[in-house]
Amino acid sequence: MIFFQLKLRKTWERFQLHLPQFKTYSIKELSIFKNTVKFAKVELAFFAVPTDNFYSKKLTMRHQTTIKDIAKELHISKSTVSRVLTGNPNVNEETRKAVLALAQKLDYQKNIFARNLVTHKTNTIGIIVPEFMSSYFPKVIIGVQNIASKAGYNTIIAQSNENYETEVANAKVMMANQVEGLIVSVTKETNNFDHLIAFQRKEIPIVFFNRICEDMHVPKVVVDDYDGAFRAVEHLIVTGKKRIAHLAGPDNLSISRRRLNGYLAALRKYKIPVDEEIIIPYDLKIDKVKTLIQQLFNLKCPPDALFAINDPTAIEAIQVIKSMGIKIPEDIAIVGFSNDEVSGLIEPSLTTISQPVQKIGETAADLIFKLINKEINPNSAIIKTLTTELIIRHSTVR
Amino acid sequence: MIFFQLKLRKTWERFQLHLPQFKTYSIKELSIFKNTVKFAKVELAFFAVPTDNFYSKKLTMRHQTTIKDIAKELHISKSTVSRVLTGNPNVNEETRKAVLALAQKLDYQKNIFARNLVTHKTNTIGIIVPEFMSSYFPKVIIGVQNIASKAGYNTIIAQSNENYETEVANAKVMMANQVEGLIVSVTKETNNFDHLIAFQRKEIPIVFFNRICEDMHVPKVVVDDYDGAFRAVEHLIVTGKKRIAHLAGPDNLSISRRRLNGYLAALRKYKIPVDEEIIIPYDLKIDKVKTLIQQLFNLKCPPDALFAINDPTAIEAIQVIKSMGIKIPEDIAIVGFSNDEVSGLIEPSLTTISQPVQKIGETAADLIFKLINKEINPNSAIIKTLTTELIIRHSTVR
DNA sequence: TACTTGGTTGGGAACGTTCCCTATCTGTGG
DNA sequence: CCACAGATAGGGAACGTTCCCAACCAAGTA
Repeated sequence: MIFFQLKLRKTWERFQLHLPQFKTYSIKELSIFKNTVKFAKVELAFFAVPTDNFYSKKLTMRHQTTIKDIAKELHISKSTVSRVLTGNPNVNEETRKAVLALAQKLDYQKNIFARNLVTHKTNTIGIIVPEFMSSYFPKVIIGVQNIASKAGYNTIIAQSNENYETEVANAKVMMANQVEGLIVSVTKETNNFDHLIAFQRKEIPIVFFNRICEDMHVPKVVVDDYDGAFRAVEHLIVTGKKRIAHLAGPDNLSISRRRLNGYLAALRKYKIPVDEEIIIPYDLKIDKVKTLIQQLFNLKCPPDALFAINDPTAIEAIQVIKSMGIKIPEDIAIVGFSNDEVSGLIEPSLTTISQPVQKIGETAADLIFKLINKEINPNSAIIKTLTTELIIRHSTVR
Repeated sequence: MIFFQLKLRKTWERFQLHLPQFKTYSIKELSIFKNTVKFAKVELAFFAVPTDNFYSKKLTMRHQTTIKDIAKELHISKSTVSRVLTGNPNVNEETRKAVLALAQKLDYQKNIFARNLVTHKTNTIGIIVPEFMSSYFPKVIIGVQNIASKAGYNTIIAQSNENYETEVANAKVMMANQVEGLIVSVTKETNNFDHLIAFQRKEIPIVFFNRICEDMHVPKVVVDDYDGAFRAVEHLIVTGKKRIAHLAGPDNLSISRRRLNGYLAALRKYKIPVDEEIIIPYDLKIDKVKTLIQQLFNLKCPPDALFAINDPTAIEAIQVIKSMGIKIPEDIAIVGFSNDEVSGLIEPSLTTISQPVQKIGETAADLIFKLINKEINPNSAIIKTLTTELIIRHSTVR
C-alpha cells in the first residue's frame, strides 16, 4: 500500500493506492483521474504515513442546510419548500408549518448568492464617503442605514480616504456587489466621474450629497451652503468686523464655490469691498492651515475676522491663532461650517453653521429608494436643499 | 384587439390578444400561459390602450456581459474563457490576449455571486463596531481596511449603535454574506454571545477587539488597560492628589474591569485607602455624567481627582465641572482614556492614555487572515496586548 | 512504429436558488 | 356527467461561474 498526496488546485489531497507488485509503474497506472495527475504531476509527492492518520475528504466539509435537504427530509419538492420560504401563498398550511419548523431546526440560512444569481435583486445599497474621521460622514451613514434597514436593505459602506484611486476601486466593489443604488460624496481630488457614470449607464440609481458632481444629471442632496455662508459672514459684519478673510475650499468642489458665493454676496450687501488678497485658496489639507494663517497675519493690513470653509479648518485656525497670542474674538473672530462635535467643546467655542447631518443621509436614502422603485425619474436631477442654522458661540462674540 | 395587463409575480405585464368575435370567452380561451392566468386571475385587469404605447418585455433588460458572450464571440468554449479570467496558465498566449481584449471591450464584469456560489469563497471580511461617532472605531476600521485591501479582501462594515438587537441583526447579515472572517467589538449591553458563537460553529474565524467576550476561545486584540489605568492614576497620585474618584464602566465589559483593577492597583501601591463611595458605576450614557458629577461634589468629602473610563466621559465631566465654577486641575484633576481627537483641543486639554488605534485594527485584521489561512489555530485564544502611553496635558498639570 | 509527454481545448456537472408551466385532486353548478 | 374552479404540488430550466475529466494534436523518445 502506498500513500501519496497531490495538489489539486490549491489544497493537498491524500490518496492511497494498492500496488500488487514491486515494480515501476507508469503514471497512467498510478493515476486515479486520467489527466489530472498529469497536470498535478510536478506537485506529486510520495510518502508513507500510518493509515489511521488519514482523513476523509468529506469530513471537514461543513454542510450548510439547503432547500433540497428540507425537501428530501419532508418528502416534498424543493419548489414547495421555496414557495414557503419566499412567502408564496399557494401552500397548504400544514406543509408550511412543517417546512418552517424543519428550517428552524436545521438552522437553514438562505444562500443569498444563489438567490441574487437568479433574481438579480441584491437588496443592497452602497455609500461611498471620502473619510470618516470627522463626525459628519458617520452621521450621514447612520441616517442612510436608518432608512435602508426599514426598507429591508443592507448598506455597504466604503471610504475613499480622500483618494481618487481608492474611490474608483470602491466604485468597482459596489458594482461587483451589484448594489441597487449608490450614494456618493466624492473626494476633493475627483475630477473624472467615469467610475460613477458607469452606474448611470447600467441604470443603477445614484444620489450625490455634500460633495456633488454638478455635471451628472442625477438627484443631489445638499444644504444651502450659499445661504449658510451668507449668514455666517453677515453675522461677522453685524458684530462689527470690517475685513473678513476666507479660507476657500478647492475650486472643483461646488460646495466651495457655493460657500464662496455666499461670502461674496454678504460683503456686497453691506458694501464691503472684496479683497482677493484675503480670499485664500486652500486644499483642505489641515496641516497647511498654519502657514496660511501666518501668511494672513503678515499682511500689512491683516483681517479682523475669518470665515473658514469648514469646522476642522476653523478649529485648526483657532489653535494656531491662540498659539500666536492673538485674541479671539477681539483681534480676530472666527466662523466655521458644519457644527462638528468638537466645535462646542473647544476654547473659545466656535461659531458655526449647523446642518441637519443625519437628515441628509435620510433624504439621500429616500431618494435612492424612490429611484429604485421608479417613483421618480432617474435623470430628474432633483436637488434637495436642506436648511442650515447659525450657531453663535464665543469665537465671534465674547 | 383587446389589451390587458396582469400581474405576474411583482410586476404588471401587458399583453394583447386578437379576439375574432364579440362573445364571452373562457379564461382558457383568453389565457396565454395555461395556468398562470388562473393564478393571476384576481389581479387581471382589462383595459384599452393605444397600441404604440406598448413596450416590449425584453426592451428594458440591460444585459451584463458574461463569460458565455465572450466564448460565443470568439468561437471558443466558456471553459477556456474562464481559464483566462481566473489566471490558469494552461491557455495559449494568443487565446488569452484575444479573451482579455474582448473582455475589456465588452466591459466584462465578473459576477461574484455566481463565483461565490461555486467556490464558496467570498473574499470578504466583516467588522461590527458599536458606534462610529467617536474617532476610535473609524480609525480601527481604517487599520482593518488597510490590511484587508492588501490581501485582496473587501470589508463589510456594520455598526450596532450600542444596541444588542442591531448587533444580532448585523451578525446575521455578515453570515448571509458569508464573510470569511469577522472582527467584532460588542455593544455595552451584549451579554449573550450566541450570535457570535454561531460563527465559531461554522468555523468562520472571529477576532475580538476592545470590547471582547472573555468566555469565547478566540483571538483578541486589546490594549493594556490595566497598565494604562494604573499609570493614569499613578500620575494623579504623584501630582499630589489624595482622593481619586473613578467613573467606572459597566461590569459586563472586561475593559471596564481591567481599568478598574489598574485604578485599584495604583491606589494600593501608594497605600491610598479605597473608598467605594467614589467609585461610581456608570453605563456609558453620556447624559448621566452631569448627575454623577454633582453627586460626587455633594459628598461631605469630595474628590480632588477623577479618572474617567474614557475620553468622551472625561470631556463631558470637564464641561460639567467648568460650568459649576470648579477649577481644573487645582480643585479637581481629570484623566480620560483613549486620546480622542478632541482631548487636545478642549480647555483645559485633557490628560489621557493614548492607544495605537489604527494598529489595533491592523493587528485584528492580521489575525483574521492568519486564521483564514490556517496559520494559527482558531481556538488558540491568543491575546495581543498593545501598549499605551500617558499623555499629560492641562487637566492634571497647570 | 508505438508509446509518452506537453500544450491546449471542450463538454458538462455542480453550486443553491427562483419561478414557469404542468399535473393532480377535490368540489361545484348546470 | 361535464366543464370549470380552487388548492396544492412537482419537474425542470435558468442564473453565471468553476473545475473535473476527457480529448486532441504535435513533438519527442524508445
